[in-house]
Amino acid sequence: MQHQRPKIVDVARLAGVSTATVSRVLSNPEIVSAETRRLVEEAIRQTGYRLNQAARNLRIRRTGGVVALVPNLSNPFFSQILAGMAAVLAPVGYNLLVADTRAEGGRSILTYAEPSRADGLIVLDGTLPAEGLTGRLPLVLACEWIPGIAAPRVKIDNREAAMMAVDHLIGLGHRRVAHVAGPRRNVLSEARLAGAERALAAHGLPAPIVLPGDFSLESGRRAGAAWLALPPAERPTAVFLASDAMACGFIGEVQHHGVMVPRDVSVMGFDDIELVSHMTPALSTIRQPREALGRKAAQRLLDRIEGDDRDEDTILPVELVLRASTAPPGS
Amino acid sequence: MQHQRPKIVDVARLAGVSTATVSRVLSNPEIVSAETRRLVEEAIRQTGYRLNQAARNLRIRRTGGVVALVPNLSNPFFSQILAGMAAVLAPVGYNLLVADTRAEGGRSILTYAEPSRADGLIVLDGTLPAEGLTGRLPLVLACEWIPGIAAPRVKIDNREAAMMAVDHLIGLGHRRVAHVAGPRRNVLSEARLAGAERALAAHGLPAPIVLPGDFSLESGRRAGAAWLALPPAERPTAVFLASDAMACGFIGEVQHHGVMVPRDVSVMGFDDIELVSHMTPALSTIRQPREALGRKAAQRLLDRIEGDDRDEDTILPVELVLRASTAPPGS
DNA sequence: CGGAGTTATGTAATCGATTGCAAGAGGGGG
DNA sequence: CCCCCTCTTGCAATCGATTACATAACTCCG
Repeated sequence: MQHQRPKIVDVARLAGVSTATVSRVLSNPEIVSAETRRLVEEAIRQTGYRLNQAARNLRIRRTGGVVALVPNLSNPFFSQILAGMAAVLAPVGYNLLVADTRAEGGRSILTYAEPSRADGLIVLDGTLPAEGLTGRLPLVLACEWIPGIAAPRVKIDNREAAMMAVDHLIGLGHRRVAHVAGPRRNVLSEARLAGAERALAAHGLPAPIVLPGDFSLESGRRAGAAWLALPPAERPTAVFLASDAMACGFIGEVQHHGVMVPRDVSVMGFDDIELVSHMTPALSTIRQPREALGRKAAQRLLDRIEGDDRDEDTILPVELVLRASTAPPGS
Repeated sequence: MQHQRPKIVDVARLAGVSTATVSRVLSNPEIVSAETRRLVEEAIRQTGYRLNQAARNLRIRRTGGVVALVPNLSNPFFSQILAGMAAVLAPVGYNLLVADTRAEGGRSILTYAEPSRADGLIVLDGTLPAEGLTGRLPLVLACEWIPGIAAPRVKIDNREAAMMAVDHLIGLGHRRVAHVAGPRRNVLSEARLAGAERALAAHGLPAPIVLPGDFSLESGRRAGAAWLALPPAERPTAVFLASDAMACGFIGEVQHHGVMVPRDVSVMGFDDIELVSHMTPALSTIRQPREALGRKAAQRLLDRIEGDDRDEDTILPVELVLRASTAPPGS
């Protein structure tokens, strides 16, 4: 009665060879003679043998896993990035472990940054503390980044992208534009705000009215309420929001109060999440190459794991996507 | 020059105790005398020792990981369920590994179902083949399920929920209602369609016009196009869609063609994803308790891992959420 | 026919923890 | 003073694979 999981010695015994040979068939088949290989493979089939990963990991000192730390799993923006990562990691034998840095039931995020838990780490949350992250595991920062940490970054040029967005609004004739920012002390928020300010300044226009936000739908709705609260004459005729989610919230809120987009206010988002092309009006926005960001980040991590320790950044291009939510003021 | 990672024997040596004692301090502190414990803890601090998970896993035969198999990571519907799972798993020391069953770069999904890779498996994709899944790992099915597989299911009553939705439309006075279904051969699609049919039949109304869909935004848009293609007199005055994503696509498409919701057509979704309460009009829908679904599934899995092998289902209650997208016909 | 070179396989150490068993120390009761 | 019991701690086997090194068999060539 052999109720246990068969192990490598069971296979070896059945095939009449040593465990070393079975192991070779498993991980380096070509160095085993064809006949022996056949024998071993047959024995594997008969016993229903399955490799024990924990044992292998212990021996070869790798875990086969890569951890991605995202600030918010429920944000669809990240899912596609993760899909891009998985697409390059899976074929070379890595599992992608996803952890939400916000929603952690007590255990420190840093337990994920253990060399014995994972072979590499991709961080998508710029607000994590630098200490503890650095010097442990091959590391890549994607989208957001942590100031002062030395690791390859894969990102877009956020300032430039924000300038493109605001330039577009200015080009349509808008003179008073508001910016709904992302969370405070977030590198993305700061870069996008800086870009918006710079574009306006470059055209000799006043600095934007800045409304607070945190990338979430609900904060976009609040920004909409804030906009509505302004005396109509003072309302900016265009609003550039640091995320599409906020743009959705904003549009929803002002539309509920009878405001027409883009007639009464032009709205520009950021990210180009799938949904916004289906809204009414379809949202003008900045497209981030999410899948590509994920792929590239994963590739850089694989490089790092292989020992490549250059720290250079990768900047991916964005695209201005013009749809129906922006138009000349009062049109 | 000790450049290696310290291991348990290094700590033991420094503290002047055996490795057994160090191990006890790590996993069972109370059986070690206070003085020795202090010594060992000090040595751990000095050496910067960190436990090697692979070694522990090998020895105690657990991996500390739980795998969730989702059909589509980019669907925000799932993220919140995953967050619920992580919230119960993390505190008891389990990592949540997320894998997308569609976007897999070659490697079989079943490699995840290895006892040596994970301690348990939560499947959210009802289209996976039953063979291979069963009999390997403690298993729980959530939301969707695989017919003929014996495992606890955590889900809602989809047929009942669909009936609630359609009853509501009928109550508003609609007589011709369409249903945009989910993917073929999907248990959810079938249950929701059955519910819609049943509700109509119960009121002596004709069976719904069924438009094909696959839960995606884009398929909702196509359904919108199909609805528009009907002669106005034959158009159903209400549409019940099997997912909110499709409802967004549907509304976007018909609005682009000048159709007013709910004046010209009432729209009812399913899921209550965060976004739909912010749309214009805000969507009436069926709320699934996503977070709770995730928590419950994780709890059932923990039970299973502990050896509880009851297979009973857990049915969580849904909620009819009435917003602005449904109204009496022609209002 | 002997020795070098090549190929296939086996032996045994190793990865870094956990834990059953045994033994030593100290306390209490008879 | 001896025996038994409890509390700590150490010894050494163990988890299940990988792989450096040794060895055996075979080929090839002068």
